[in-house]
Amino acid sequence: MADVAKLAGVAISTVSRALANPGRVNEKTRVKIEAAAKTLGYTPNAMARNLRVGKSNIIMIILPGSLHYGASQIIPQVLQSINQSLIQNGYHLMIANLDRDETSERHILNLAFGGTVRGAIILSSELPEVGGKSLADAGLPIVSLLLDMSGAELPSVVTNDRGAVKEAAEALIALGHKRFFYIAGPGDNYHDIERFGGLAEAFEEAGLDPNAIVRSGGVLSYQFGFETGKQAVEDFAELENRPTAAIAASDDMAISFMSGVQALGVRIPEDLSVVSFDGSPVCEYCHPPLSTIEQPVEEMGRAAVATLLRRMEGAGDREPLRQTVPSRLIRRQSIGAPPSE
Amino acid sequence: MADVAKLAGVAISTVSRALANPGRVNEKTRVKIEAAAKTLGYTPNAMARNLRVGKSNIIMIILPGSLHYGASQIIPQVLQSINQSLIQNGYHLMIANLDRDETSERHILNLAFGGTVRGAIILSSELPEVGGKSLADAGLPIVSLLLDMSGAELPSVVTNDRGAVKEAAEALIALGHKRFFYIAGPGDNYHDIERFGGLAEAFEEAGLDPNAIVRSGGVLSYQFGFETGKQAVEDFAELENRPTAAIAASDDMAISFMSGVQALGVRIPEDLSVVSFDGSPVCEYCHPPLSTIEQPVEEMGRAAVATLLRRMEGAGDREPLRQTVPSRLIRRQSIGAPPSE
DNA sequence: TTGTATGCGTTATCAT
DNA sequence: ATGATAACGCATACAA
Repeated sequence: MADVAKLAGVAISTVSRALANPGRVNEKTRVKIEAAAKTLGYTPNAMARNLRVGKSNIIMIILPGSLHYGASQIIPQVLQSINQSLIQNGYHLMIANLDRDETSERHILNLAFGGTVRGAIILSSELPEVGGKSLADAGLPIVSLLLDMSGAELPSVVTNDRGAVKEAAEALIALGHKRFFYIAGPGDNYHDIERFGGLAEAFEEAGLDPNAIVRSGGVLSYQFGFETGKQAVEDFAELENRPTAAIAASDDMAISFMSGVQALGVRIPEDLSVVSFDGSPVCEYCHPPLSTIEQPVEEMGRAAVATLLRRMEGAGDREPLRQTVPSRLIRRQSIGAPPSE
Repeated sequence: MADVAKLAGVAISTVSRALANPGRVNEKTRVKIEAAAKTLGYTPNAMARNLRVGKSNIIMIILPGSLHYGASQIIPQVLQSINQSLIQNGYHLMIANLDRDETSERHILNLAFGGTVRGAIILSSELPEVGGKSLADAGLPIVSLLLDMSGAELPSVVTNDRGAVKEAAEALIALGHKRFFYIAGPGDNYHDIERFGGLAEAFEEAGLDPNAIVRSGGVLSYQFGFETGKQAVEDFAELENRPTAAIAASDDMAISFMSGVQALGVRIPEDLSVVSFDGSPVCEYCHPPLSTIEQPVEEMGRAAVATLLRRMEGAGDREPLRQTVPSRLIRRQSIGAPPSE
């Protein structure tokens, strides 16, 4: 910067203003300074600037466990959407992986308490914490995405897990289905509680017997969806009076489940209708094309960034803590009427 | 830091040493200082530190276009692997998207020239450049991943695209296949040149007529693999003397292709064998289970980080510019003998 | 509108 | 082994 100032024949502070705060400097000198900066190939040092203003322009996204599931693209799609929104606003995205071990949690806390990041978007239900120090104490704006953490005072951007599954279940019930098979994610997980809850509500409102819902899974995390689906095949095979409709908590589960039950001779949709959650693009090319509830991942990513930016500016305190962006059911050939008795 | 020093009864510089460079301080005072730091909940400011030492501990990964393809998980898997390796070595990962517009390129150059990042891993064949300033001039260690850029003096970590496809083709030729259908990615792309080259080599060495290879695709980028596969279905349907084996440059292409030709009544593998490239987990649950060439993404990610770290330390100059990690063919039911004439 | 001077929170140099 | 102090590159308060 000193070199630029010398070449332009002005003081360092004028260069600083011209580059960081144009408008507060005479147009003529600004042009002169920018020319000097260009010929010298000068780029301001971001770390010095951030140190001085006491703020970073880096946002971190905290991802639980794996970045990749079986065939689902929701994590990468969310990453893409968030990164794009951030860049448009002059911010950058850093990845933080929350593997639930002390090393990774400590790394995240260092990023927060050490001032590297300015805000965080979290996709986990638990905030990193080590040695009594929690991310919540870092004084960092945090937004929860996909999971509703509004109960913990965290602004949350979610989809209507419950309502969307309920709608799908209602559509199946309207076709005549009365016995359901539900393939679950980890039982204590927000998503699973909501999604199963949607199915249960649809049953109740239709006056159906809730005992006619057979649950499978409930053990493995979402990133092991294929395994969950394979185990569900075994559970399904043992049933006496087989359900005629299956709802899976993720596309991965449904994909391996379909493959497995078809090998058993079950026809889809003639014997069994299948619907799942996520909206993975590959569902269109499944055999048969798989009906799925598409999550508005891009929109949710944008909304999360917008909320975070507002919080970072000190605004947004009087907004509702939870924003819901609706999912929609994509009907494909995996859905049909139940077989006649 | 001043507070910690006061509480511990030592000078600021001693605190700095104790925390950043233990071993260069008396054990007893170190313990005292760490206790003080803990009670105060002190975390060193990363930006001040980086400014002072003139180095950041952030690495950026430059991704071309989309972060998500159809069903392939290679980008997220690579991200995961790289992030994990970096964290183990005390570095952090920042995402940079190269959308080939000036805004995104300028962002990347600012990250590099502004000192925000210390090194870069790039998954694109073109280095960002704007206004005559190129990433190559930033004095930043760069490693190319997946693409062989050793010709441009960039250390590269790649897989044996050519050899792996050649092996797969040889296996098909050994089964009796003589007429092939090749579904291509963008024609000027390194991957496609290599992969198609592998098929051509196998043909040549087997003494088969290279005119018996029908090419489709070659237009859309890899992220539109499903579309490429769908268009390939149309091309395939028009053929007089249909090939008995298809090789696709990506799993996405093969997945939509299989779905489409099956709708036309083509049986796999009885009428047509199919193999593709990527090793997406979902291939196992395709109909029929899809043979695919699995890329060693995790290993490549680790290797890229290791190479980058060596370059950052000024070492690695005398290493070979290209590292190759082999892919392997996973044989599944989509491969069979050709129909008898 | 521009220049001067100070400090952001560290680490490194030098002296003790 | 430790302490005092300068400097990293920038933005801003204040003066001109």
